[in-house]
Amino acid sequence: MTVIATTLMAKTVLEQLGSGALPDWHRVESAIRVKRLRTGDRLFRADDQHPYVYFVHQGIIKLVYETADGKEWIKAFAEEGRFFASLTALEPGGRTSFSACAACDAAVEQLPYQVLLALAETHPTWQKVLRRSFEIYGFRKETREKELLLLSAEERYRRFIEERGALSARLADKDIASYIRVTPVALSRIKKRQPSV
Amino acid sequence: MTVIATTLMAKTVLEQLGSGALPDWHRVESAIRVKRLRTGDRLFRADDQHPYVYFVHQGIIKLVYETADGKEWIKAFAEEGRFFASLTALEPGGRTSFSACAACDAAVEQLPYQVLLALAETHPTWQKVLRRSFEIYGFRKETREKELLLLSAEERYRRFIEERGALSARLADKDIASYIRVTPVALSRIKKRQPSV
DNA sequence: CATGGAAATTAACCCGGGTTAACGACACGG
DNA sequence: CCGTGTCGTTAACCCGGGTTAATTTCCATG
Repeated sequence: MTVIATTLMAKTVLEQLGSGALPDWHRVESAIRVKRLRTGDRLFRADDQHPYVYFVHQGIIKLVYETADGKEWIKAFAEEGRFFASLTALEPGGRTSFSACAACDAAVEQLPYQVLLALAETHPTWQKVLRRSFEIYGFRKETREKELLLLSAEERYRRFIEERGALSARLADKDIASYIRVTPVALSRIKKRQPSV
Repeated sequence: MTVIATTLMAKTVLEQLGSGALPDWHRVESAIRVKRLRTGDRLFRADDQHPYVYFVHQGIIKLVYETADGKEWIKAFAEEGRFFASLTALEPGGRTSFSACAACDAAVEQLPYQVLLALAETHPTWQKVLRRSFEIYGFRKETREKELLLLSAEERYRRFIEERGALSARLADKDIASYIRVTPVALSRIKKRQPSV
């Protein structure tokens, strides 16, 4: 069945992080809920209390900051096989700082963070899985910070196309613009500058 | 002695992260080396192989990205009581992506990451300490990303002064400018705009 | 096939911050 | 006491990207 396939997929990814079999996996499995999303559907909104971790089974999820004056800037894209969550929402009593929205039809698995925390308290293997997850997350955010600090808008665009070609081909230009942190108008100008690609 | 005091300080911080006593602490203690720095001294440079974790005992360390054309943009400041490291350099075979430089006379404790990894493999408590550390690191980077994506240069400056007043009072304006990601000239203009503060 | 709506493009204008350069304020060493 | 260097400020000019708005392309739906 579909459900079994999806949880197995998440399991495989997690086992790599912990470098071995995961004790009490059934606890995770029974806590997972699969959510199907249509393009534009929201998984959660900024400022929700929402201590869940997600795994993308299919599609692309946009993680979006929304400003007071109605603008949206995309923090990250989560594709198939990737986990995501709002770190601030995982802290006790914390709230999300961004929204999650389907960039195309998608299916995700939702898991209460509490389940992972409980497993981590009793199993070193699970503690290690969490440690590695956060390590990788920090690694990604560090890269993003570096790009925002050092690169011009045009360089950010070129690099995004270069390094995430498969992803960018599936996205609307306006979403790429929002991730690059320029307006769609500016992106259109940037693209025109170098017609040789 | 000074050395004992410093390692005790790091111990206290780590025990909070692990929420309890740390087994085999003596292994950490015997691996720690204290480094004293004069203003402008570098702890490591971008692209070094340097799998160490640092704890700031005294002073302020600037973490700096250096561009090909000789410009410097400050990624973060590490003050007293804070840990820092280059995540990319902690991965096996990895290298640092930025430099660390003393913003004023400083003293830091240096610990090979290998020691922490080994402790984490044998003690769940240490695994948890690492997990919490990376969690907090991710949390910080998320905040920084949000500021860079959503705020104007002026807003970034105001917020920095507001939220890190004690730190900013100890820094040269040019370093604040570099962190805010504007030139010193631009910062001077920004400061002039609102003379009421 | 016609039509409404979103996305992408293009043009015109504006503005914040980069760049360069000149200048004053200090600190430091000789 | 006078150089020398660094830092902060100010001015003048430039440019990339924001803003607004008009136009086109492309679907999706009736």
